[in-house]
Amino acid sequence: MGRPPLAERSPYDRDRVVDVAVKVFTERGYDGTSMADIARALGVHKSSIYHHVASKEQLLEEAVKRALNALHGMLAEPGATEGSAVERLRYVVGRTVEIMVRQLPEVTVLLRIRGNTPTERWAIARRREFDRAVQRIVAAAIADGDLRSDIDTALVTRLIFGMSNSVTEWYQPGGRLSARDMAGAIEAVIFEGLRRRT
Amino acid sequence: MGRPPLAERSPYDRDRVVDVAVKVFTERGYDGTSMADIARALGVHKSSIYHHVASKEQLLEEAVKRALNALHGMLAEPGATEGSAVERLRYVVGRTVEIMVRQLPEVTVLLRIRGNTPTERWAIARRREFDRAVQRIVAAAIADGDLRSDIDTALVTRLIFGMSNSVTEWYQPGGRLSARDMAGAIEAVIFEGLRRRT
DNA sequence: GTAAATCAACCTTTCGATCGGCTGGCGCGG
DNA sequence: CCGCGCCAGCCGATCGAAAGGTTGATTTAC
Repeated sequence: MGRPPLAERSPYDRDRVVDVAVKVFTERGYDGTSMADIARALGVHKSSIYHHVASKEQLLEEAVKRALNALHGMLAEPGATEGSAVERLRYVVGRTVEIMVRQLPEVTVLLRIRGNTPTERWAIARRREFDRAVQRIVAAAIADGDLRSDIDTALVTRLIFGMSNSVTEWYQPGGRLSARDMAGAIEAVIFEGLRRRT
Repeated sequence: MGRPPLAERSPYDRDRVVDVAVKVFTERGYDGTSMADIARALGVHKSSIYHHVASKEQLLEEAVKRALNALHGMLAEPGATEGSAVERLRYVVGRTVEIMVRQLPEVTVLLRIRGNTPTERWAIARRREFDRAVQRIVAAAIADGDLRSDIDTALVTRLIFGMSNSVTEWYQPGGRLSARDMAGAIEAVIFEGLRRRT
């Protein structure tokens, strides 16, 4: 009658609960996900989730913090702070794709939040900081004469992220494409374009 | 005591209700939007909405149909069916941006759908048809030797849409950028890339 | 015994949706 | 050109279901 021994059940800790919750968020959307959905995915009763986190919103908070920490941390790496602006930009784009692949669900959730709750608004604000930091690199690269100057800096930044962030909408972890392949392709298209060089 | 004369109230019809609902969907997300939210935006009681539509999901259906009709209709235009593959691709990209700007909220809602309801799954299926049609054009352009051949056809298509679809995430109708400016910039980056031509 | 992890039952609020009734403009018969 | 019935449009109250969350008991490991 008793439940199986603990060693076989491998009980959840907070991080593993968040792991599962984030994945469900990416499938159903945050607002479209109920605590019952998460409980089902965990194979656990709804109330058990509250032993690990205080609220549904806290699950979201943990998720976006993971993504934001990874992205902001990357901006502090030598490759993003040293060298010419174009080189830094190329590094940031490549590393962004790597981070998206490694932490796909977390970044996906981050990119989809709408600002309905305080946590979401905070995350959006921190995401804007990231965008602005990259925009400064873009501006420097244009000033250096390494990037075309006929398009607005902000627009260029948005197009770069538009392309690279789209990874979260179609990348499948088990697929043929490696993170390095994709990063290479994205860098190539962004900098060289699709037209065949003659 | 009586309500104001009808002429001053300009009563809603189904289309105008959908107009408002779609806009709220883009702000809060479909699942994050309650019928009460829509009613508030309409300045009308919640129950009054059901005089115009049968359900919340029908509001979504009307929205995505608008977007899908516009996009699929565009694929039938001469510019998308006649001429070389690269020319057709360029036309499709430019017109897609135009449609996104003209019907921003509808397309935004379409692009954010997660597949939680039958209507959403139907819309996703029709969107896939659109993607495949464009992918055929991309494949033809590569075969013609007009686009670089070192990147997978499907990946190229996704990157193109990744960049152009990102318009829905940052474009503001009142902004400085015209649809034509943006379409031009996006085409330029996609085909020529960001690197300064020497 | 104590703390971690879970369950089962229950709470309150909010959700989408329904119902019956009210009102004012319009079409139609006389 | 008058009057009256119809109906589009809306309101307020209400419904059952589902939402997020709480509580207290139970089991296992240490």
